[in-house]
Amino acid sequence: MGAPTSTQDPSPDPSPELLEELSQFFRLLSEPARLQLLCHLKQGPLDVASLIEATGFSQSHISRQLGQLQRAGLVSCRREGVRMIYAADDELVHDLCALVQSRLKQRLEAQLRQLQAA
Amino acid sequence: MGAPTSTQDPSPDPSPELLEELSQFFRLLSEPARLQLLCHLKQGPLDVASLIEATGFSQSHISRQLGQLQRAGLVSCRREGVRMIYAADDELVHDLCALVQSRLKQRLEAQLRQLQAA
DNA sequence: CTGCACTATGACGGTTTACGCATTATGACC
DNA sequence: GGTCATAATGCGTAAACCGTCATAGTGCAG
Repeated sequence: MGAPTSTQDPSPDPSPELLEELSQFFRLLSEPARLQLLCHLKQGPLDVASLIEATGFSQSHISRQLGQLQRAGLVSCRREGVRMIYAADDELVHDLCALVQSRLKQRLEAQLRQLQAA
Repeated sequence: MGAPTSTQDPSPDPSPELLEELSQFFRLLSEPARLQLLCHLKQGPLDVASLIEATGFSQSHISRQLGQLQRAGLVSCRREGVRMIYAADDELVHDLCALVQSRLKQRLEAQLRQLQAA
């Protein structure tokens, strides 16, 4: 029969697999601890001990979160003696946060105006 | 001991509240069901019955997810007789998904090249 | 007012996930 | 080899969340 995608298909029921991958990615960013780690790493590579000091979380927790971020390709690590130095590998997270942050700000301003109008 | 770094602080320990809000926003997008609803609504306003038909989810489930999206300002609803018509209110989600999708694609291509090289 | 169609909400079980404690693995130094 | 520092992994607990069933709210027709 005809071609599967006709002349134009704006959004023909997005594939469940893509939705699954997108949601998994967003889920990574849905935890303040992971965002915090990414923020600290954005300023430069750090070892786990420094991240413990910076965040106050337990060592095992940080190691786990870093593992998740690494599997997703958001951070990379290299050995340096006995230490593991982690580094943020992707600018994407920063951009995403900036976009969302500007939107949050925009919404608050709208609410403020609504209060002033009343 | 002077200034910890230089005269400017690019990211001085982001506030926990901001991290919390950002993570809550990303959490909204961390569920395939909600992304799916947003995708359907992006093509045009729909009532709940149509979303049930389109997604196959239960009525209560859809109503809950729409409630969450509405509280976050991602969708709005208006009455039309006995029906509630929901509409996607924000282009941001589409942009975010596009960014993440292009990154996923990029990663897959890199993996493919690595396999071909071996 | 009564019944009917559509949607929102309370209550509940099942699953996932965060987070810390204890243990183990890995590399540097004696 | 032994010991210490650093990081990763099992295990357990507690909380959060998804998804469904049953129920309550809301507007329209007769």
